[in-house]
Amino acid sequence: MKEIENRELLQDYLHAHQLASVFHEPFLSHLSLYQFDQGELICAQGESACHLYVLVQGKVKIFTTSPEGKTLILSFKKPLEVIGDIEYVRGIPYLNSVEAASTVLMIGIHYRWLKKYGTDYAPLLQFLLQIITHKFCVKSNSLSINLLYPVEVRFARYLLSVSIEEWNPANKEQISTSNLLDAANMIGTSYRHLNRVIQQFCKEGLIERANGFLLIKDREGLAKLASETPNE
Amino acid sequence: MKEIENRELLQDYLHAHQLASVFHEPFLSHLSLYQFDQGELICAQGESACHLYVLVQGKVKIFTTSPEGKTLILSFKKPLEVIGDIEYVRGIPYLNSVEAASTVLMIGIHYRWLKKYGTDYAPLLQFLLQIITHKFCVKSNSLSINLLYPVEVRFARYLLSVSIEEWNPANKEQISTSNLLDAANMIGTSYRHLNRVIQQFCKEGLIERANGFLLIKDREGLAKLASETPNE
DNA sequence: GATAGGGAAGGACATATGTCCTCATGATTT
DNA sequence: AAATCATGAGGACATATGTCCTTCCCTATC
Repeated sequence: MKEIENRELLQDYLHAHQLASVFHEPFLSHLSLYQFDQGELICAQGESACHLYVLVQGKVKIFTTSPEGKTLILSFKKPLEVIGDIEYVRGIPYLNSVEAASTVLMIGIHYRWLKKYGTDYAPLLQFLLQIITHKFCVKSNSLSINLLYPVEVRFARYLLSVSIEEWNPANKEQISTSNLLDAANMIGTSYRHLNRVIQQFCKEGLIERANGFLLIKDREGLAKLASETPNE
Repeated sequence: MKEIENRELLQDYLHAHQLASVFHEPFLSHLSLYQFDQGELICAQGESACHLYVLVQGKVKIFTTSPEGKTLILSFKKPLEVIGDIEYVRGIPYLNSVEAASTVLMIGIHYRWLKKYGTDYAPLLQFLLQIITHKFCVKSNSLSINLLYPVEVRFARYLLSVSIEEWNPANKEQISTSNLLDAANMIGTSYRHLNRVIQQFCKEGLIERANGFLLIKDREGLAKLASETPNE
């Protein structure tokens, strides 16, 4: 992590994400812009939390580790996203670990200033409510789906969501298989089983496997598999 | 549902749960006290939401129904609990269905008044933040556990939590089996499989089955099974 | 070019879980 | 009391998923 001392850039991000009203004047001098390199740990589950981070650039991976050491990836997040919001409200250690999945820029502020200038400041509270309820909805949905549907359906959903994210003219519909372990951890299954499902999808002509990539052949078919399940 | 026209009782509940500062003067005349009978539906998933309810007495069952008609019980809640909070913040239809699991008393208020008098009222916003972050933590925990642990562990946790709730001098450690289907839906498994696990627990001397009840024989053992998993 | 090492894919087997159906038991009706 | 019914428990089998290990291919190193 390193701090980027560039007030102007920080301001740009604040405005780009309509955060100017959320972080009003008293906060401004206590905001910092931080950069994290890919793979760097931003915060670790169980550590005491003292900074609220706003993800303004890049992608982060959120995961939890069980006492036995199993890793469960909860999500990948892109801007606008907030880290440490729930921990701030409840005054608890970090619930999950967060790692930079690309080079990442975050705006950070120490809880002490949030408390001092934000406890009664409605725009900040409303912002937190919006962010947190959104997180809740996503998680709630995710819980239901994971309990109600088999890996097959969950993976179809995963493929669709990832392929849209990674979509760009160059590598359209390609998904690197180097992240398959991530994918498995994300839908709560084993790497082995995920491979089985991939095999099955290939047989059914839904996807194709080619030197390190998954290629989506039949987006419709995948969508149908995942269909019953509303997004978000 | 019927309205209980008893301002005094309503005030009592407000104070009992330290809600006096949350629902300040402008709200008061718009608060109502409602009673729901056991089994009555309080709100239905997908319906448009317009009332915030505060559960002050009794127990409710929160569940979701998948498009195929599968039911997943998300939780049983006791006071103090709020229904419709997330829906209020996000302006969305009810995420889940809520049913009275006993005779239930709720304080209700129409969103219109919350908006009118509460959008900038910090104590209300802070209250919502506390309630919603708590919900989030519970759900987050529940998601991790369900993805990381087998039914056996989940059921052990369920037994412990329910037995504490239902605990009273008369029927200590007894759990009615009439709710086994509920229990199964709660931990996201089938009734059949739950029975298998019960059988196994019996063999291991953890619990005992007796005319319509489950009897916890070895609370320690159950706790050990569920141990790695932090509560809440 | 040969070899070792690493990672990805898949085989074999065990376990967990779901579905459907049968059976027993006790309550209810006739 | 006999017949019927509802309900809970459990058997049989199929499917989903996990674990461990092997195989194969690519690459780095000598």
